[in-house]
Amino acid sequence: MLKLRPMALGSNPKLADVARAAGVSLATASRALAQPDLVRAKTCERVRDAVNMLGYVPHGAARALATRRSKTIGAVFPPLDNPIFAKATHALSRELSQAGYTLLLATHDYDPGAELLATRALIERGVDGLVLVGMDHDPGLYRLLERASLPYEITWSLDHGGYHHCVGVSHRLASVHVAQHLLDLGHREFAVIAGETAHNDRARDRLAGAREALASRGIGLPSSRVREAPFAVAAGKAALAGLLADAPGFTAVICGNDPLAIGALLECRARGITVPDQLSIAGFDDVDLAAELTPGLTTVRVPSAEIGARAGKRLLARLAGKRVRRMEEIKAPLIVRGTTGPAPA
Amino acid sequence: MLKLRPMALGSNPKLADVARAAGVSLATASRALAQPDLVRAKTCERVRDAVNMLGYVPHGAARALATRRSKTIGAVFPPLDNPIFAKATHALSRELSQAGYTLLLATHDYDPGAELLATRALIERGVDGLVLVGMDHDPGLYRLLERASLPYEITWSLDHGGYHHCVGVSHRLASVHVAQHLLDLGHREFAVIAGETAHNDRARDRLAGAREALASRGIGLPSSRVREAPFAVAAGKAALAGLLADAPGFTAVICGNDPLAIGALLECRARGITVPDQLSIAGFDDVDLAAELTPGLTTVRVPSAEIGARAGKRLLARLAGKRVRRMEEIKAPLIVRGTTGPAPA
DNA sequence: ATCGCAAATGAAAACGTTTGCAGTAGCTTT
DNA sequence: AAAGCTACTGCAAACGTTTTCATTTGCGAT
Repeated sequence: MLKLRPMALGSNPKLADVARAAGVSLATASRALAQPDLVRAKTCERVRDAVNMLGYVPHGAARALATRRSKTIGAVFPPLDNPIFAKATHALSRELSQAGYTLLLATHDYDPGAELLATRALIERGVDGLVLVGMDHDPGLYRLLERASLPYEITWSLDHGGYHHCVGVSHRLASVHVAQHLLDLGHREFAVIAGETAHNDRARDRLAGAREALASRGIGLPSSRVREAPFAVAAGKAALAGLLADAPGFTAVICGNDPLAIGALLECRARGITVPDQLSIAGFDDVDLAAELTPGLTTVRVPSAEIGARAGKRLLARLAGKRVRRMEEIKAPLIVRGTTGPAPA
Repeated sequence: MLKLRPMALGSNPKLADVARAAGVSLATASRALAQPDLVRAKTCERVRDAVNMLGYVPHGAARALATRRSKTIGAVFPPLDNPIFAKATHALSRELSQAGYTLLLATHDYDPGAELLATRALIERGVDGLVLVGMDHDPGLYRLLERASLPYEITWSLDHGGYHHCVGVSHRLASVHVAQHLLDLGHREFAVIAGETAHNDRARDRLAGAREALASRGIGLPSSRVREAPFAVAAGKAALAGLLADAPGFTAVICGNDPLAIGALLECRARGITVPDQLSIAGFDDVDLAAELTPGLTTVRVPSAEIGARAGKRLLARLAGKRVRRMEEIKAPLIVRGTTGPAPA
């Protein structure tokens, strides 16, 4: 007995090595690990001992090849610097790992071409399902999904066409509520700092909702009073500065998301503009910080962690063969805090 | 010719189908895609046409099985709600996808047991390399890595033992600089809001650095003046409130990270304590928001995106057979802004 | 034309699992 | 103690690639 370790030194032990060590066949070893109720308890234990002794780690690719399941879910997300996506990713990852799945993540800086490529890469990696953000995608992406006949979930947005599985909120409606709240406070002169609307249906819907609510009370929104800004506090500051310079006279600013609103708020503070006495500011998303500021930021609560978790649950349910509602709408309530107040006289 | 599509309807086309459609052998089809210079240009094109026509997508698991490479890198990260990790993840993902690699992400809420499990799951999925955060891990994790003989990179922390490959900053040293800066401003009564130090070597090093710098000038830090708080703005607010209640009299607060510092700052604002006149506050990390506040937050710049990107580059280089320095230290300079000032008389 | 060589192709053996089917134990029952 | 049944176990064939090695093809030089 010169060789204590039967397998090559460099390579990892495989199931065959485990089987040999346990004195059973390959098939039995496999079953002992995957379906222990099919194999005698004693045998089972021998196999488990062998596994521990050899430090055997299953070879996922081989398993995936044989079972045609990778136990992996792909997610294609915008940059995670946006805390809402970070939260959703975390919640999703959590949900999946509880069920023995792992998250394969791709991020893409809002570029549809890159998104398509990333999605392709995920599909090649053999993901069992996909989580996407929003409805705005390269048409090739939908074709790809179709061909691969992969289950997927659209998050954040709702597909009122009823075709895609989705879990999200009505950005338009929530935005209407924001505008109405400000109208009810007596505001008549508005400005909007929107997120970038290209390739982003959420940003477009939010802008559209605000426009619509104002229009329905006969209030227009000149283009000089609307600015698009990339998602970031700094951009919010700059946008407000620009609005004040080019088209002053508004008493309320509706922002496309919280970081923009926080930027606007900080710009006001830096300039000595009092909020909400001289200017009301509303955000969207309800990031953690929104509640901590003084005054607290009036905003719309979009439960991003819940969206991530629900998307995970739904996908897992579908993979388990259960049926789920095609569309799951999550309520996004208006949270009134201190940054909105009556219009100045 | 009744059947136009030779493969089963439900299943995806495989390389064999492509080969048949192109009228070449399996081997040639494989080469045409992977090493086009080995096959005649005309043949190559026929294969590519067949690929497009059939919508062929390679089966990653099969490829991984054959090549023993998955083109996938695993990352085991704490929650991404912390923007520093979100940034690093994004930068890492970017770096990898440029090289045709994909990121397999696991997150773990600072629980070493969960971290170990997650890492195992990643290894089973066949990652070619791993990115870890910090040095504090279950010993089983290091054993696992050893056995799998997987290349990995430790991020954020530095292994002065010279054993692990790592890219990070000296938290201790940077923290010393923070304390010295405050000492130089004349402060003598300090409080510290530290991150949770259990399972977190960065938080420990930062606390130790502050302690050490104060001690070297003969200043003690009673335990009533030290509080640990989970990473979050709200926890920072609460911690400062607690310190003010239990052990008032300090003129400077050193915080374990920026969110805690921002929380402390907001608590001051809510209580009418002026910063820095009555109280100086310093953070750590330099998150985006730190520069946007007024006054700006004095903090230490830890380039998290760069850490993520460097970790990716290093791992890719090693996978390509190149040698890299075992330890890569990134400078973490003190950024003095408005929240620190002379000690009140 | 023929030869020779390089370049292009093909056949078949991996890669490490799972799983249907067939066979062999081990019990229970008489 | 034999029979019958069930509960386990083993053999071998997938799964879809890549890659080695042998073979064929194409082409320029003789």
